[in-house]
Formats: sequence, C-alpha cells, structure tokens
Amino acid sequence: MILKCANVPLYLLCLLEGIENQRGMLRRCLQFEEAPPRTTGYSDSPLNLANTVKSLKLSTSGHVELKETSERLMVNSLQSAAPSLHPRSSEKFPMVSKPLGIGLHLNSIINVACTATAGEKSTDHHICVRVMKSGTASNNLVGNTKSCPMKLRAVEKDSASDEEIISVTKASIVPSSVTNEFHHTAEDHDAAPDENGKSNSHNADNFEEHDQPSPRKKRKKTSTGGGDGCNRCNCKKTKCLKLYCDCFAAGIYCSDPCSCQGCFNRPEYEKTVIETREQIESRNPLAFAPKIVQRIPELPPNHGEDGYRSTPSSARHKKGCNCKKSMCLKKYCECYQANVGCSSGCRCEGCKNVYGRKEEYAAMEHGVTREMVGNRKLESTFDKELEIVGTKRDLLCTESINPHNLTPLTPSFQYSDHGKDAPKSRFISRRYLPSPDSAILSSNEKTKSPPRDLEKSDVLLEVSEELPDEGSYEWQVDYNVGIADSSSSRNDSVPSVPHLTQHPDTSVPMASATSFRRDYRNLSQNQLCPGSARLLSNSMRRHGSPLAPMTRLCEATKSRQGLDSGSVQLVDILEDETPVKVSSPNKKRVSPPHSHIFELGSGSSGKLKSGRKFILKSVPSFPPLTPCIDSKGSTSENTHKLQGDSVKSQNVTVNP
DNA sequence: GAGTTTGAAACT
DNA sequence: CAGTTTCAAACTC
Repeated sequence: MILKCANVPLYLLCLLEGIENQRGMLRRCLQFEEAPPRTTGYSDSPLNLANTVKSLKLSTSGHVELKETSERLMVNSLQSAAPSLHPRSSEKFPMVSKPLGIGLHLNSIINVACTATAGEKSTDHHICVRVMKSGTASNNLVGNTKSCPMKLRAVEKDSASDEEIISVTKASIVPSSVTNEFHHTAEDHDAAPDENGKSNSHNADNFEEHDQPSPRKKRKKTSTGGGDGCNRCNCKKTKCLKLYCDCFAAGIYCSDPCSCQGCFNRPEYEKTVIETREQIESRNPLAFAPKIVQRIPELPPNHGEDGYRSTPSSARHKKGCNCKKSMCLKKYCECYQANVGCSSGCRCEGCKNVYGRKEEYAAMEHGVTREMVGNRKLESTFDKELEIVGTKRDLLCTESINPHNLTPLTPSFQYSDHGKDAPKSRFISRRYLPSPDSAILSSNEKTKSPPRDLEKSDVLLEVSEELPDEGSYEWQVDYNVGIADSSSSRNDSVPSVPHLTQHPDTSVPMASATSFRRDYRNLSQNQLCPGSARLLSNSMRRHGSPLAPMTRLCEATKSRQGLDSGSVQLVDILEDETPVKVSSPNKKRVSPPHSHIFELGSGSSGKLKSGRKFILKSVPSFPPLTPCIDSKGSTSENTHKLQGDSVKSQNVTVNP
C-alpha cells in the first residue's frame, strides 16, 4: 500500500468527535470503545488471519501498515485473493470497478485508522474490514447515512484501492488468499444462511449463544448517543443480514455493542454476509450506496454567498424520504436524520424539515436551473476549455494510468490550473462530478454558516454528505477529488488520499478500465473542484474500487488543487443524477431520477455538456460477482445466479 | 423497560 | 409498479 496518511490521526480524531454528534447519518460509528475480547473463535478459523492483523497503522511515511495489536482487522477480499480474477480488472468491464457502493465493511479500515490514531490508546478494538469482492465495500460505508464518519473515511482508503488494501492484508496479514480462506471459514462455521438468512439458523443459534449480547452489550442503541456515538443494531429477526440492520447496511460487522440476536453479520460468516450483500445488490445495485448526496445548491459560484447556501446543507438524501406523519422533523425521516434538507425527490407530506423543506428545495432548484440556463453560454465556453484541458489531462491520465508511463504530476501542473481553471472547474465539476467529495467541499462553506444543529458537525455534515456515492464512475472521479484535496487546508487531518497516490502499480486493476477512467479523470481533474481535504476522504471512501485510486488521486490532486483554490463547491452531479433505485447502474446514469444535474446546467440531457460521455460508459453496472466467491466451492445457486445477474447488467451497460 | 409509532426495506 | 407486510429504530410513557 502506498497510502500516505500522515494526517490521518488528526483526521480520525476529528471524525470521532464529530461522530458523536451525528447520529443520524453517522450513527453507525465504529466502535472504538473497548470491546471485550471475543470469545468467538475468530482465532479458530482462517479468519483468524485477520486476527493476526490487529491494527492498521498509518505511518507518516505514507505506508499503511497492519500492525499487530489487539485489534482485529478482518479483511476479506475475494479480490485480494485473485486480483487477476477481479471483475474490475477485466477489460470488458473496466468501469465496473466497484461501481456500486457495494459495501465493504469499511469498518475495519475506519477502525483501523481510528485505532492507529486513538487506537494507540486502547488496544482492544475489533476491526472488521470486509473487502467485498468487487470492491463493493467502500461505498457502503460511505453510502450509508448511518454509518459513522470514521467508517466512511476509513472506507475511502480502502475503497481507494481495494487491491491495495488487500495487498496489505495479504502481506501483513494473510499470506495467501485471504478471500478464500475467509470464505472457507464462513462455510466451515456455518451453512451460510440462505438468501433469507434462514438456512443457517442453527448456526445462528449457535452463534447467538456465544454471540449473544452480553449484558453489557445490551444497552440500547438509542441510549448511545453520547459515549462513543456509535450505536449498534438491535436486530432480532433479520440476523443482521438485511438493510434493516444498520451495521449491515453500513458495511460493517456487528460487534459487541450490538444487541442483535442470531447475528450473521460477523466475520465468521463472511461468506454469508457477502452473498447476502450480493443478493441485495443484485436487486438494487445502489442498496449500499450512500444515501446522502451533495446537491445543486452550490451550483453557481456566485451563489456561494447568498441564498442557496443558506440551506444548512446542500446535501440531500438521494432517494428522498417518504414521511407522512413525522413532518420530517424526527429521526424517522432519513433526511432529517442525516441532517439534510428534503428535496424534490422526497415524497414526504407536510414537510417541515428544519434543514430544508422540500418545497424550498424545489424552488431553489428551479431558480438554479434558470440561472444555469442564463449562464449556459458561459458554460459552453467552459466546456470547450474543459475539453481542451481534458485533453491534456488525458495525456496525463493515460500516463498515470499506465504504470509504466506514469508521470507524476508536477506541482506546477497542479497549480497551473488553479487560478484559471478554478472557477470553471467548479462550475463544470458540478455537472459532472457528483462525488460526495463535493459534498464535503460544500461543507466547508457550510462552516461559515453552519446550520443550527449542525454546527458541531462540520465534520459530521461532511461525513454525511460524503456518504453519498453511487455511480461507479463516481467513485473514480471521487478519487481524484479526494486526492486533490489532501492539500486542502481544511482537513489536513484527513488522511488525504493524495498520499495514496503515486502508485501507479496500484492502478493495475484499473488498467483495463484505462480509457474509461481516463475520461473520468479528465472530468475529475478538470471539473472537480475539490476544495478541501475532505474530498479526499470522501473520494477515498467511495472509491472502494480497486482502481488505482492513487494514480488518479495524484492527478486529481494536482488538477484539483488548482481548481479547488477558489471554490469550495463541487456538486455531485452524477450522484444527484443517480437514481436511488436503479435496476442497473447504467440505467441510472442514463436517466437520472431527478435529473438535477442536467437540469441545472448543462442541459445536455444525456451527456454532459463538457462532452464527455462518461456517464454511460462508467456505468457498467454491477461488478460482476467475482468468481472468487464461488471459487470457494461453496458456491451456491444464489451465487451463480447473482453472478449471472451481474454479468447481464454489465453487458447491458455501456451506452455508446 | 415496555409499548407505540414511524417509515424504510422487503415481499407479493 | 403498487400495495402490503415486516422490521427495527425512534419515540413515548
């Protein structure tokens, strides 16, 4: 791994602080509290490998080390085992790299990070990181509003390069294929619960026995608020294998603090978890994608000072809420819980969301759109420029992508864009880049006038916002963004991805996707306006994709920095566009639910004005289920089915 | 702590 | 795709 995370510790700390406050989105914080050592035999199984890895240490040198401490890092990655097999690596589906927020359990990473930071204090953390086969992971954490910021952050790293992480894992933790072993373990332990998670009931029962929440676990989630701010689930019937389970939804394993019963969301049941996850994703690729997305409001640079920003947060719930009785004033409302306003996508009734009412949003959106139209002319100019820039960038990108050719961006280059492009990029970025990062950026601005409740949480908000990521390509873009930000002043603490950078090698998996990525890069580089370090984090998280985040990051960072300089606002266009529920990711891109983005500025419906048609390409819907999973031999019908589905989706994908 | 309410997720 | 059921969190008492 080549992650440089000199700042990580601070970052993590910040996150931790923020976490407490933000329950809604972040509620799912990793547990940093000391967990009693598990009796459950992690050690017994292959999983134990993970056990060996106790902590992840982020060294200033930029290397991530797994250090053996008391913590457990569970890294399960099908991919890791056989990178070559990794779907994403396949040329056919270059973009596939983790398009969806397929969640990994980022916990681990996050935890790790935490551990590294604060962790040094306490040793007994459980860190469970799941690296989903397809790079699912990163999204999840990110995506889930409930997941804690820390997680997310951590995730990013992982996501940034699943491969990397994995490799790390392997190196330090598991010499051989981690994935297989893990799966193996899972099987050994139990018959994986069937789709419904019922099959393993007996196992579950067993599991319950030892996993049953200890008395101290028993605390209610709700009560948590204070302490570490990490509430855990209390599932009784779903075995923590459905989205009802916040832990599962967040891509993290349940842990001691959870009061769940018959929980299968444990490292021991890795396989089951993965399979279940895949099933869910097969139904809804975005199931684990971040729910909160940065939105329009920031659009026009000029608006920064006035009105639009007034909204507590430009972030919005991607899917929107459906509140009938709570008037979006209670945590029943996902929007409210995430500290974001309701949007046009919400179907709520009597919305009184203090963070922004649906009507307000609609009005604002409308206004923005108009304004955008007015500026369209200007945009076109930008677009042209963009393309030009993009060309340059492409070159760079290409190089970067290609390990051999990789050329580190020069600082000069980075900055070059700065002054000039910044405005543009900003503008453009919105349209094209949906990254959660943008959300982060916005958060910065938010800082200026934090929403009432939110005050505390710049970080929190950021986190929540960051969460959103969905589109496959988004991830990639995000990477870039994230990178750029590293330099950003705001969160130096954030483990800036940028550090991650430079490893062309890491990009290996990406290679296939090169062209595709390239496009993104262009976008990202040109368009992204990462202003803050946060972006990095975001990008990191999101991009769980195996793609070599680093490379991009570097590039992005470079370009980004320049761009960022002025503007804080990046809007996740893509994200916004991304429909919450999409049968196939591709579809999503093509026809965004709300089409905010397009509406907003570009007006180019299907394609971005900039002319980059990334969207379509990117979307190679699901990451094909990795054979790896099956490879275990445990392959279940489901698995096959899933794989088949994934394949289909992929095929369907790309639009010319 | 038990019971109720709520809305998302899952199911049909 | 819409309607219904299930679920677990949020909330109330």
